[in-house]
Amino acid sequence: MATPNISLTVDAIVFGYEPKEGLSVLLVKRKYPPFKGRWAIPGGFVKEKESLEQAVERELEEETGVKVNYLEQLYSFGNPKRDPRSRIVTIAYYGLVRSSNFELFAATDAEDAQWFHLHELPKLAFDHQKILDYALERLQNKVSYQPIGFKLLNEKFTMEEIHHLYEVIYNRKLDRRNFRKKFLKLDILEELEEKSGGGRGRPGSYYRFDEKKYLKLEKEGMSFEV
Amino acid sequence: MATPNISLTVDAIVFGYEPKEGLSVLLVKRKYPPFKGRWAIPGGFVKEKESLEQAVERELEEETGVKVNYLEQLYSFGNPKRDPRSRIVTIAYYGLVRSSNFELFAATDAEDAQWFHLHELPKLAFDHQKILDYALERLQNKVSYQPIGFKLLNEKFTMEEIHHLYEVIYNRKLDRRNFRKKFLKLDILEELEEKSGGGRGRPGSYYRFDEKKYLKLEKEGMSFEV
DNA sequence: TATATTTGTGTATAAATTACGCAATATGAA
DNA sequence: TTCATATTGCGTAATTTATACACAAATATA
Repeated sequence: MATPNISLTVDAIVFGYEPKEGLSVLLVKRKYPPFKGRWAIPGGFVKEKESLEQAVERELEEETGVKVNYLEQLYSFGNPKRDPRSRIVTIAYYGLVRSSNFELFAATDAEDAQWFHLHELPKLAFDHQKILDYALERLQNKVSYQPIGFKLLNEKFTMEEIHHLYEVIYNRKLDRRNFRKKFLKLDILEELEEKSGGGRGRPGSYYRFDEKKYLKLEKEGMSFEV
Repeated sequence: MATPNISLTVDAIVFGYEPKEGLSVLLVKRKYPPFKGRWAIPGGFVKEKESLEQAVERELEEETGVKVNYLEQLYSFGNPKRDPRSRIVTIAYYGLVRSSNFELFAATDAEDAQWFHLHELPKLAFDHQKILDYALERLQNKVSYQPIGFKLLNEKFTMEEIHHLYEVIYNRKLDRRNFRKKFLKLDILEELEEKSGGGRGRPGSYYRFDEKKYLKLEKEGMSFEV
């Protein structure tokens, strides 16, 4: 037998976050059958000379204009019947984008690519709902032992923002005071002079994730746990 | 552009365990270039109509005669230069086999497929060492929050056996008495009448993993943690 | 029968988690 | 200005979990 006729694609679940909106997911509307008109997660065929990550970033750029701030391989889906046309195996990734990059869709019509609230999703094409479920589960696990939550926030953020982010990701309440203590004890945040003015009560400090310090502590065997 | 010429393979790191030997890995000797004569992890091309898991099990059967007791997708490796011939993306799995299935190589010459002690490995072909490192890391993490360790043991096992298994996987000492208490408190082991005779000191009970009970407790929100 | 060896049980101490009280600092309305 | 309200920041008691280790029970062997 010659090499079997199997095609390889990459797909990406891209998560975005806004304090008021919660978690959102980036979707594209399909222009051609199968599933024409349905919403799907962005992705496409891998080119022969590009890496898998390059393929994901290229497809995201082409289809949505979004640049991710974090990208991680999720799982490969290879059920022979997952695409009604032919055998297509997809390597799924998930990505995170900053609030500030949230709005831009330079490359396409707003019609074709859109953010959806995580809990108000349309019916998706192919096995994309399954991939999304898998991605959310991974995100929930991963933020608990790797400091990737920051990738969904701006460079500067308040305790309230990151606390709320974790509540939204876990989908449950976390005691504000204990969360704060636990997070600060990790000793990977740099407290800034600036305070969050404008709000109702007492202003809180802005913080920045100190990646260098984190990497140093990680090497020394410290473990991030939230 | 037509569909790019990318081939898809599956590869599998297969772990075995024996109390005296510790962890072992199943390797095959390559018959053709590149890397002719080198040891490699078993694997091969995915057929058009088979699932990825079927492909892994078929290749394992063909190349080594081994049937795994547990199989889990690990990661997909797609660096464009990982194979010197052409673009080959591989979806790597890892598998676990019972001690009792450990010895059989029905399908091939003993020359072609062999178990190697984890810490006495030959130099491997392609990026297979990287895949192996990844698999070991995954195994170490996974046994701590999913009851898959049993898949490396016989149906019946003593406390000493599973304790030693965890020490070998983690590569560090664990207090025997605390390990026992923690494990029994999970309430997923069935204690059998039979005792382990023949040894030196006081005989210990045999246990069996009660999968039904585990699945029930898991549904109720219990979490396995060792 | 004595000794060595291994299993099984218990317990004291330390560390981490959880629940929650309250002062400090701001806004906005009376 | 003063008071009510909102939010941050700090602390502490109670509970749970983890760790270290003592010792009795059961067996093989010298």
